[in-house]
Amino acid sequence: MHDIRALRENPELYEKAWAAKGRSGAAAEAVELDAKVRAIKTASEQVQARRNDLSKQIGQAKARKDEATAQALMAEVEILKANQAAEAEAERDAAQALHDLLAALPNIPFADVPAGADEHDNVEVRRWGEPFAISNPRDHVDIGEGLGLIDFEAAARMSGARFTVLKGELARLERALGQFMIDIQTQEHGYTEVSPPLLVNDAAAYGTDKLPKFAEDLFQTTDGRWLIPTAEVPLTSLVMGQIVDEEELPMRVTALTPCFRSEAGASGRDTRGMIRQHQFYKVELVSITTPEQSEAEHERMVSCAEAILKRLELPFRTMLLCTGDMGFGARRTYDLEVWLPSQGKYREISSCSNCGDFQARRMDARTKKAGEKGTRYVHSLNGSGLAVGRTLVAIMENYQDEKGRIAIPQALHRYLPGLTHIGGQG
RNA sequence: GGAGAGGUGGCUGAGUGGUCGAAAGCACCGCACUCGAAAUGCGGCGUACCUUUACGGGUACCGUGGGUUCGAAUCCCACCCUCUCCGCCA
Repeated sequence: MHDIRALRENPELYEKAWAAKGRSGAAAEAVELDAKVRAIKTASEQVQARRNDLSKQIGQAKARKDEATAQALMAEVEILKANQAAEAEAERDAAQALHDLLAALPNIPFADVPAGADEHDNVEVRRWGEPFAISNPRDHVDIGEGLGLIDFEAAARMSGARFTVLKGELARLERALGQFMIDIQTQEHGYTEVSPPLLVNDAAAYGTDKLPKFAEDLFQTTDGRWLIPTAEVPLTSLVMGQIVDEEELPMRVTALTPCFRSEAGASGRDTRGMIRQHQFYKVELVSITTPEQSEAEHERMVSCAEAILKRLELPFRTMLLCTGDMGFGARRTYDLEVWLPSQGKYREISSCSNCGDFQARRMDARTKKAGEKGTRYVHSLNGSGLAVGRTLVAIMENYQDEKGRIAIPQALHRYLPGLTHIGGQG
């Protein structure tokens, strides 16, 4: 949610950001609605003050058995009430309109985020590793099906498109990857492991800016809950409605969970293989910080995600997203892109965003210094550390050999004792 | 799913229609006392929003949302959550 005061004081800043996202005029609209809401509110509060005063007088009159005065006062209240109903409705409508407008408007990128329309304008920050020399690389579908360890047809029969069945050592590799990632994040990077609900209510989805705008991207249960599209939702919601002691910040939490996405707007994209699925595992990193800490924490978080790819010795590059490619809630986003030999290009495997106080305002998550008055909204950050399914794809493709086998990266050996290759040893 | 109990300020906890934003205690802050501290005494001490140059004034909030009433923490309805017992269940 946006700070309406900041918007009021600096509408040009908001107008610029929203115009770039095709919402030209939204800032002026919000300012106008806000003025209207406050005008009605001020007027109606004055009427209510008068009414409260009259009611008090009625009580006093009744106490001294002065029925005549009480009746006269009650008649006066009746007149006020008649006008109040319409006023109240006008105020509700205006406030609702303002809220609905603001709830559907994206966060404002930091001033130094590169302007741009789409992914072509993203800026490469750094690159790690050299793409392996693989002649005629096969993609993970061919490799997996060739080994008999991946079965998209069975998945389609029982669930439909965009689902995968993994078997045997490939299923085991996926599981090992999740363990490996979360162990690194907890044991080496100081994140606290959380096992959160995978179904959440409207408030949690709204607070993490998945609602109201992106409901169609989510799966909903018959009782009205939502399947989490990422553990960002439950992890960030840990502080929903809370006032956290400033000493406890930064708060770093992580979870390995399945993620569920309807991929409503992605028909036709990445239809082959397990790049884009309705369900996938991901290790998510979430940090809750003070306003002062968030930028440094963001850099740290990106390095925590990068560490996984380095350990797995997978070539990647780190991209600073331009304004046009950033998500709804972010002020700054870095994507990690891993090299996929079959596609001959880098593909997103992690996205790390600093949301500033955007989500905190939506979920009323604040922080307070011990012994001091007053609260401030926290900052929230989230990042993948990493997407397990896509990492599996990256390993399959980057570690394939000419015999159709997949070598196991050194870092995973302790998670897969005795297994050096999938598809035949040595 | 059934039966019952309950949700009040940072915490404990009183409050069943009017002067209650809410007693009291604890915690916290200030002052006094003290060489200092403890103890004691006095005072202060919720949040959000509107309004005002300022001082201040006002509105809302006692789980959430409705309703009754001139007036609701208090009465009514629905929902949510917690606890106890029963049932079911991995």
